[in-house]
Formats: sequence, structure tokens, C-alpha cells
Amino acid sequence: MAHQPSAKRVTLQDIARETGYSVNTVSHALRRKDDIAPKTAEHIRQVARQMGYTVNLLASSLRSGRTRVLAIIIGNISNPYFGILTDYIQDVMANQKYKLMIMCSREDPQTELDAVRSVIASRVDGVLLFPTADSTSAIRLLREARIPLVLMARNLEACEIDCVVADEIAGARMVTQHLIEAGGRRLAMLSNHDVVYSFQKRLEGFHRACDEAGIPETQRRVCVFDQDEAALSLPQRLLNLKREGFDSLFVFCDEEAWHVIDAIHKTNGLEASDFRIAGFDNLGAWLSYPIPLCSVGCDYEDMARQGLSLLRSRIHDYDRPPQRVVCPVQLVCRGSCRPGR
Amino acid sequence: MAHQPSAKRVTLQDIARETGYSVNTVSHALRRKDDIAPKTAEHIRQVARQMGYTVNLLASSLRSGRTRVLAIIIGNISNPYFGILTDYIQDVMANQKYKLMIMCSREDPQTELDAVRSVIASRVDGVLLFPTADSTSAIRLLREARIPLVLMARNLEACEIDCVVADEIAGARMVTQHLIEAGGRRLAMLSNHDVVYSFQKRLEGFHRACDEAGIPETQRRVCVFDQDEAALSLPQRLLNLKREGFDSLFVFCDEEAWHVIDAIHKTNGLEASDFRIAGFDNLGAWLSYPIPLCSVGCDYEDMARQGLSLLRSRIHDYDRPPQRVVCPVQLVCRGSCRPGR
DNA sequence: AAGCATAACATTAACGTTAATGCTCTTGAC
DNA sequence: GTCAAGAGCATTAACGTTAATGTTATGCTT
Repeated sequence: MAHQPSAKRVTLQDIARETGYSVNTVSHALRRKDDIAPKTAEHIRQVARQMGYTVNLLASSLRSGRTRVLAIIIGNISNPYFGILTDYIQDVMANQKYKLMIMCSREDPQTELDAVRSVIASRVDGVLLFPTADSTSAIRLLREARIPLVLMARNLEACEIDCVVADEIAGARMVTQHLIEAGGRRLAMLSNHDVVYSFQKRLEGFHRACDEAGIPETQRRVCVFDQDEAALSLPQRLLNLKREGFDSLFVFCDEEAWHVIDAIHKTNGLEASDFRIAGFDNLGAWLSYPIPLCSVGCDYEDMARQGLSLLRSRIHDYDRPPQRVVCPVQLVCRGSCRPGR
Repeated sequence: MAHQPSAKRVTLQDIARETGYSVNTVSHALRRKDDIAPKTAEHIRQVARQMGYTVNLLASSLRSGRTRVLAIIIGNISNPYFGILTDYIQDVMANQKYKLMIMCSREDPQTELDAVRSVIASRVDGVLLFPTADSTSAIRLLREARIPLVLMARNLEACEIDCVVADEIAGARMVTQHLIEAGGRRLAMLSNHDVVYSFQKRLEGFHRACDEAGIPETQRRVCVFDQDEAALSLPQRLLNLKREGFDSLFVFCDEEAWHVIDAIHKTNGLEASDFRIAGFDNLGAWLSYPIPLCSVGCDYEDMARQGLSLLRSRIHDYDRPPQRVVCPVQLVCRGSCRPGR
């Protein structure tokens, strides 16, 4: 049996026939335009209601030229970082007239490109994009289509685009200072990737704090996992760091830091008190389970608000000069800077 | 400055004009219909590419009568349970011709209703719904619109609808048995709400296991938090349970169990060894940070696959009899059944 | 009383696509 | 040489809505 066209739906024309008014009058009544007599409008609306009318947004958007849909392209739904931010964005949008379309890049430029093609094909009114490691073609497509765009959490400094970013440098600096104040003397920064904007900025903050505290170059270490040819396991790396006398770890982000903590617990020869540890993003503030990880993060609700604000203003004027919003960060100490003391 | 209609986009007509073929021929060429000469088709496609053509899905869907979009309505994006499942659903859909539209009910029937209205207005081809505590009107709307629907994770037994559920009873029974085998003699089941399908089923499994193990009624307790008039704090409740000699807690879901564990750590007079604890959903398997919580859960990838399969089959034949898929569950012991021993 | 503004509706023409036919020319069979 | 079949393209008419004008009838001004 073939797919019946989902039953004949009620259209404006059906209501027009039923009420005796024209399609246009019905449309105006339902959209509460003011050139319909109140009595007529109310009558039409009532008939529409009892006929079970639902506007066809496809037709509506096609004709009017706007969809009132904003798209957000995130990495992964199951990533709590994106989940928290998306939740706030929905909160902020809740009482506005826009709907949200959520797409995932899976942190893969090709998938991201597909997502972008898809949102363009859907003719969304604007896009909030959390870029992947290489979003140049995705961004190019969006610009060619002249779709209002705001970059979230990552800044492609080359191209002139609105963006909302956390104050990465200040955050990394604060968190590194925190480790040093807790007694750290040999500090390592760990990460799974070095290509993204955030890593570069956090690295800069790390070095700045070390410089300020007079930590010599020889007592700093930057470990980028997927770059290292030896491809050592995490426990092995940690053992090496311990052997070399490193006492503090600044991990690129909370999730990776949790992995580190996990590895420390599970590895013979390593114990919690070996390292002071800090992460980045402050996801702990949103978890049900209290993970004692010092971290730094910004107010994600504010970040959501700023992003939407930039997007709306660009929808209003596509050609205004680009803006860059830097969200302040806050340090939250949860004890991992002084494990077992 | 007003919002320019996002620049004039390239349409089939533009390509038709450019190539000298008719709009229909261009459409067929781009959609790889087989009644166009290969040379012609390739030429048209190339011109389309260099003109930067992107199909307008609004027009396409309006005309063809289907959007090739499935909607999923979940509780909250930031809830890892939904995140994991949605991720898998995207995985499964990845190489199919459908797109996914993600909506959130925030576990609120009214918001859910809005989401449903929205997906109906968008004319999606099908809906995967994770129902709220009361989804009757939402479901009624979808049925009136004859939109293919599959309920996920919750079964509204009253109405005849496709659904995919975890084997709640078996899971609760297994996890309760696990607590008893670990030495539990006085067992409490804790939850924040008793109205949902899952709670009733898990409660049934809890009692069944207790019956089988010969735990008398007097040594069982069911605590529903938001129902209790006294509105005691969680620590206070736990202290009471301890005082009454309860040694084991089966918490409705992992997230609530984490809260319980947290409360135990933070409360004077309570220590980890006071209770055997188990949760439900096995979210621990997807967390970066190892939370030692015994739990039970099903294969969410399989669940996603089953849900999509049911939905596709209903899209194919809207009037086939409803089906109910029960996903088997597995127990995962992470030590919280024997804390500090 | 003529003229004009306004309220309250109707008419017409898109928006960009796809489905259903229509048309023409070539090819091959007999 | 005729005819049938098909390849390859064109024409036409929707899909359901909204925007831009039209059209009346009514009331008000002067």
C-alpha cells in the first residue's frame, strides 16, 4: 500500500468555502490583520479551529520569503557543552517568534557542510554555527547564500564574521594561576587537538600565566595527543609526566580532564595526589553528579543571549559591520587543585 | 534598513534560461531522472553548480507533498539520556534520505503541544515522540493530522500506537535482585514522580524481585518525593531511611541516583557505606567520568534503530496495526551495590 | 450634493518546485 | 514505405500561501 498523502489537510480555501469569505480574508483573519471586521475575524477563526486547520508553513514561507526559523549547528547533541548552550538558546528564543532547527556537524567538516547545505535548502532566516576544525567551505556557502551567520565559541579571525566567544586567554590564565597558587611548579597543558581556535588561545593564556609567575620554559610542557607520533596511551603519558616531576595538569576541556582523572584512578603507579588538575568550560556546574574538577567557564545563558542578539541584528541589516563579543569567564575551584590534601 | 530578501537566489528558471532547456528538464536533470540525455543532464548539472544553485525545499516539499523530514520530540537537549538516543537516531538516519528535526518538550505538556503544532505546520513526514507526563492532546493532534507517530521510551497503553520501550519491569527486577544479592535486606525505591509509565513499570519490577526474594512488605518502602506533603529535603529523607534500617536504594533513574550519592557525601550522619545504591538507564556507559553507579539499561542504538524502523513502516502504510517493541535490558555493576566493602 | 476618505472585503498574481501529460523526431521491424 | 515504440525534451497545471492591488458601500466633510 502506498503512502497516502497524509490525508487531505484543511486549507484556507476549505475555510473560505465554508464561511463564504475569500481566501485572502481568511488568511488575514487568521493572522490578525486589522482590515477584517472583528466579528468576521472571530467567526472565521472559530470555523478554522473546529475544522482543525493548521497553517502550511511550507507554502507560507515560500510565499512570504522568510521561514522564521533559525538554525543552530553544533558538534554533537550528546556533548553536554552543546546541550547546555542549546538549551539556553531555546530558553531565550522561547517567547520570540522564531523556531530553532538543530543540526549536528559531529565535529566533521564534511558533515558540517551537509548540515549547511541542508539549512540553506530549508531557507532558514539565520544560522548560529559552532565551527569545526575547518569550517571555511561551510562558511563560504553561507555567505554566498547571504544567510545571516553568527559564529559561536570559536572565532575565525581571518574572515569578518559576527562571533561570540568565551574569554579563552583570560580563562586559561586564571586557571593556570590557580594551579600555581595551589603550589604547582611544573605545569603541563594537555589536549587532543591543537588546530582549533580555542586551543591556541588557551595555550596563550597558559604561557602568559607561567611567564607572570616566573615558571621557566623547562618546567612547562604542552602535550597534544593526536599529534604525537608515538601515540602513547594516556596512562603512559601521565606516568612519564610524573616521572619528570610534573605536578600540575591544565587539560584543554572538562571532558578530557575527566578522562585524565579516570586514567589516574585506574593506573598502577598513579594516584590522585600526584597532580593538581584543572579543566575548562565549567561543565560541572550543570552535572547532577558532583565531579571535583576545578574549571573556568562563562555564563552560557548570557552567551546564548548575545549570540541571538547578534543574529537578529544581522537579520535586520545584513551589511552592518561585524561584531565580536567576548564573554567574561569565572573560575570555580572544586578541589582538584589540591587533591588529597 | 529593512531585511533584503536574502539576495535573489538562483532558481530552476535561471538555470533554464542559462542553458536554454525548460524548467522541467532542469529539474529532471538535477534529480537524475532517466528521461534526460546523459550529456544534457551533465551539462545542466554543471551549470547549476557554477551558478550556485540550491534547491528550495519549501517549494519542493509543497509541490511533492512530502518533506523527507522526521521530527523527534525529546524532553531536554541537555539531558544526556535524550542526547545519547538522539545521537544514535542521527547515526541511523545518516545514510538515509531523511533529515531530522529536533524539538523539545521540556517535559511540559503545553510546550510539547506547541512543538507538535510546529511539526505539523512544518508538514514533517513522521514523528518520534518521547511523551511527557500527559501527552494525550499532543497525540490527539498528531493523529488528527494523520502524521505517522512512534512513541519512544514510554507506552501510552490506552491508545493504540507504535512504541519502543525498554523492558522496564525486567530491568527493575534485575537491579533489585542485584541489591538483594549484594546483601540488601531493607529496600527503598526512590523517585521524583510517580505518574509516568516508567515509574509504574519499574515499581512493579521492584516488588516482583522483593516478592521472589521473600522480602516482606514491611521491609520495602516507596518514596515519591514531589508527592509527599512533608516535602522533606533529600538528606533528611535519607537520614530517616537510615534510621529505620534501610540498607538499599533503588533510585528511579541514574540522574536522580547521582543526586542521592551527592547528598550522602554532603550530609553529616550519612556515609557511603550506609546504602547499597542502584539506578536505571545505564548512562554511566556514555560518560567521560566514571561514576560508580550500578545500573541497568538497554542498547540505545538498537532502540533508535527499532524506532526508526517502526516509523518508516508506518509512513509506508499508515493503517497497519500498531506494534510494540520491547528492548531487552542489561545489568551493569559498578560497585555501588557494595560501597566501601 | 458632490467629493473624498475609510472600512471591509475580493481579485490577481506570484513564490519555486514537481507531476502529469504532450509533442517531436529518430530508430528499427516488417 | 509504413507504423510502432521510445528517447528526449516541452507545456501546463497545480501545491497553499501571502502581497499588492482592486472594488464596493458607507459615512463624513464642506
